[in-house]
Amino acid sequence: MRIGEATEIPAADSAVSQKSARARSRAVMEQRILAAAAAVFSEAGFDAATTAAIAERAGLPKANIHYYFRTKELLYQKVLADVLDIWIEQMDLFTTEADPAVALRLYIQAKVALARSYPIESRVFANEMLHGAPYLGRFLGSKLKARVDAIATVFARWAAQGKIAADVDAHHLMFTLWAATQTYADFSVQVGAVLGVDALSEKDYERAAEQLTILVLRGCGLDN
Amino acid sequence: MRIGEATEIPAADSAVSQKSARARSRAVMEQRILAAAAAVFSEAGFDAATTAAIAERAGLPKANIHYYFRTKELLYQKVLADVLDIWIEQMDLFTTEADPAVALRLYIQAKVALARSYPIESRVFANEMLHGAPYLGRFLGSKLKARVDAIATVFARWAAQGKIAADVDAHHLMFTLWAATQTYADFSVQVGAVLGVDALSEKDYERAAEQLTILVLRGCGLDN
DNA sequence: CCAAATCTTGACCAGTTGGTCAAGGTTCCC
DNA sequence: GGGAACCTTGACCAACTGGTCAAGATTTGG
Repeated sequence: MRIGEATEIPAADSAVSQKSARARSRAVMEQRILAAAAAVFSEAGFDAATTAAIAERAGLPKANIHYYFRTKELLYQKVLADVLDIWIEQMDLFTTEADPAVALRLYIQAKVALARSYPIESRVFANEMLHGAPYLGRFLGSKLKARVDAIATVFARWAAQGKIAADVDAHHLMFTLWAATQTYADFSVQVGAVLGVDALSEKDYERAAEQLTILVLRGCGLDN
Repeated sequence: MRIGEATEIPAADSAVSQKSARARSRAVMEQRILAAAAAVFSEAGFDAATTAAIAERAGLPKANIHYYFRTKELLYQKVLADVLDIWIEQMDLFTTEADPAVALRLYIQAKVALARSYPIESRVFANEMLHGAPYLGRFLGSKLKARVDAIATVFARWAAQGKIAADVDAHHLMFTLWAATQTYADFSVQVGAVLGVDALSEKDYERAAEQLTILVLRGCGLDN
């Protein structure tokens, strides 16, 4: 605390947190470490990431990292869990009642926005997949599969109602949507280099979403 | 050499190789090491890959790896160069004279076939991109950019001739094609898990290519 | 005010890393 | 046949790895 600064009154700051000052401080530290860890894991992958690098990024001694997260593996799992929350989010746009064109447009926009706002998280996820999903394997075959199967059912109903082209396989469409949107985060170096820019701008992401929307909507027979 | 085996006559085996037996043997060894290295790099990425793992995979002592390739970095660069050759290959399908629908169909088929036949190479490439393309950065901004710009010119001519939808941006279309096809190699765990299979079969790849072709051709206004 | 609980951190450890080296084996060419 | 060039490999090394630990600093609740 800086000299002359007023002593904080723990109970004063209302419903924001019922926790003690200690618990709050712990939460802050954990968050700080998790952010640093996500950055390092995204750049290096689990194996190549070093706890020393994470510590430096967090501005803490290495031993302190291990105080809050006993092992590198545990830290990685926490990071992955957070990443997953972000990843799944907007899959409930696809309901039978929804308009296919609207749902697809919104989903693509949301996914591209994610690639722009959370490139680190996207890359952590990509690294995990690329290395055979040793920690997310379970999730993929259970929760994610269930989600996509449900979406496929919705697509089947849409097709039966003539709302969407019947020859589009929802599973493969999702694979394409995931890949096409995440490439703007995971392979942003490649995209930037081919576009001839140092870093992707807001305009670039907007155009990416717009272009993918055009391709997919028309591809699904949704251009009227 | 095994006992009783006839002495080889170097000059005898014609145009296949002008090289001496030594040079040939060296080439074989290098190839063996490169294959092992590609496998290890694809699974671990550059930093996490160990020369010991490469040596074991190649069935050689570690010191022998370093005899043929002085450093891990040099070995990685050779692997990358080979990967790149495979990666660029079929981009010359897009010529003004070609039929857009045929070119796109063939390109997608070729790219999916690549994902199936060369998943290791695809993953090495993906790892390199994901980690910011420290070694391929140059290539991306020069050779690859030039190739894609050329393709964009072809697309513009096609559009001017009314052969393809004018609102499709060739650059972003290529990003989508690359991402959508490579996902069947790089993220095959995810694809497999969602499809509910242990490993992707030939049928799965065929369906992937077919589905992507449907989406893209219709998306480009090429369904007659 | 103080003892218990919690947090911080430099020093340390065994195992692994990429890379070296020298001694010996093999192949080549004259 | 023999010397030179090339190949093979176990032993070795300094640097770094994830993780531990104990001693001290700080905060907490009574």
